[in-house]
Amino acid sequence: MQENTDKKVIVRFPPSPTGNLHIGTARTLLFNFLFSRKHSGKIVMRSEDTDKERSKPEFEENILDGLKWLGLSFDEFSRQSERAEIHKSYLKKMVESGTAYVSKEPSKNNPDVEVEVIRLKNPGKVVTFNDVVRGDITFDTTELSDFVIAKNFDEPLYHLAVVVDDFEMGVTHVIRGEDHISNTPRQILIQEAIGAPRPVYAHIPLILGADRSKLSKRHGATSLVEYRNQGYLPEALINYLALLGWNPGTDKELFTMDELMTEFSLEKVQTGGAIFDQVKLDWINKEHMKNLPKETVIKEIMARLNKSPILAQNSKTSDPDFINKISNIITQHISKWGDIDTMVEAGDLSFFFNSPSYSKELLSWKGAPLEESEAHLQWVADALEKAGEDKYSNPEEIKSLIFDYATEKGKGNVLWPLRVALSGREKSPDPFSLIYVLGKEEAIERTKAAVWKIKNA
RNA sequence: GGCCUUAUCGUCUAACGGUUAGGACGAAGCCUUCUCAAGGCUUAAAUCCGGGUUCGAUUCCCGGUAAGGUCACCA
Repeated sequence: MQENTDKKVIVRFPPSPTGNLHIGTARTLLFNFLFSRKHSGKIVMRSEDTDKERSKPEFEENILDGLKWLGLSFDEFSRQSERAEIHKSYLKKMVESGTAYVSKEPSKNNPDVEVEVIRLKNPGKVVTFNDVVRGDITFDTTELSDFVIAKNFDEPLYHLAVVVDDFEMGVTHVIRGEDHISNTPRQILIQEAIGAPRPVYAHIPLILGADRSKLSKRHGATSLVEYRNQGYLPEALINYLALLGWNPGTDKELFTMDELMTEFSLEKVQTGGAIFDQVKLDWINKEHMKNLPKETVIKEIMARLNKSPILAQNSKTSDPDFINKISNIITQHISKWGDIDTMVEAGDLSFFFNSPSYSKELLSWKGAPLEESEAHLQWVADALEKAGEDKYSNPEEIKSLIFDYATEKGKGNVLWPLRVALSGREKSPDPFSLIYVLGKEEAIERTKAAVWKIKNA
């Protein structure tokens, strides 16, 4: 169970550019990142694009973008496809030394065609390797038989390319998903064939969907970009992903990247798979949002509001002072930026930007006669008229203007119709906050409009 | 099916072989409150089953069971 700290730690980021950055891949890379940074090691990023059919430059770009967004930096970059000459030289050496051989056989894809593939000469032995998170794991490799390691000298397959590259790059720790456990004995066989040392292995548990199977598209969002588009914070995603399969051994759950880098250790990595729980992610995201500087919050809210076809025309959405006034109200109601879209679509923010429309019956508190509401609203309108501009500098001041009256007449009797007059909705922020946000003029106008509505409509 | 791995509240998890089995999310209830949210408090909720070893097993061993992974000329 050594972590091998006597020589420089080198880990790798080996994503395959055959799809957008998967949330599970991101978590594996995060563990590599944390382990490496903790031990002042090096990270080699290697785009594993040996599958010419499925690898696409746009996927590689997506992966790189995602890593950058998450803050998972690396020290070297390479593409496996550009190392074909190196793989070829190893294949040649193996064939020459007899640890591999060229085999003529019918093509798997097209049985009518005969092709040459390169197979490993399997010595057929029992292999035991130590896994940092699971202990010793033993396989009988005879059942693997002489498996194919390359289509030909110019087209190496995954296992060969990985082993050669890890060796050439001096990788000391292979930290990867549990789904690679059964690949490990093959790779050890190749290592032994080329005389490469065995790295330290750590197989981390898989991220599962709600049905406990490997997280896949049918479980919902699996690409990092989807979470990014939903408005999750990268630091929150990092925090949540770190906790999926790892824990610090304390009750602490909220972490910054710096804290994770110092506290992470492979010994605390879990053995069992963990279900991805978006509800908990939401909570962590909300917690991280609380730490955001005000300017960032304003900027994010403005961006979301301006993207909405419903509000984009409204000049208030680009007014930083106005957005500042409503930012606290909004952040209380959301756990990620994308929730703003939902609120806009549900009309939960419309009253900030446009005069409300509502039926006058809503102005009645618990069935009280509308005439009562009218009287209270008239009183408030007068009080608001009389108050100086300085009273509108914060909700508390406004509250002090109205609260005694409301207490005397019954808070619901006064505050409910007032709030409806201002928002037009059954549910909304409190009337004092609304008046503060709307400003003196608009607040009075809406209150009077409600009075007029009761009288005339 | 073969091989490999795993198993504590619904979920993420803690617990030198000795704890009233702890925390967090979520849920429920209460408080606050004109409504919603936020906030505060409280409650419910778990050691897969069966054998051993031991004075004593969540913990160690064995066997079941269940779940997952993997069995490519993909990675």
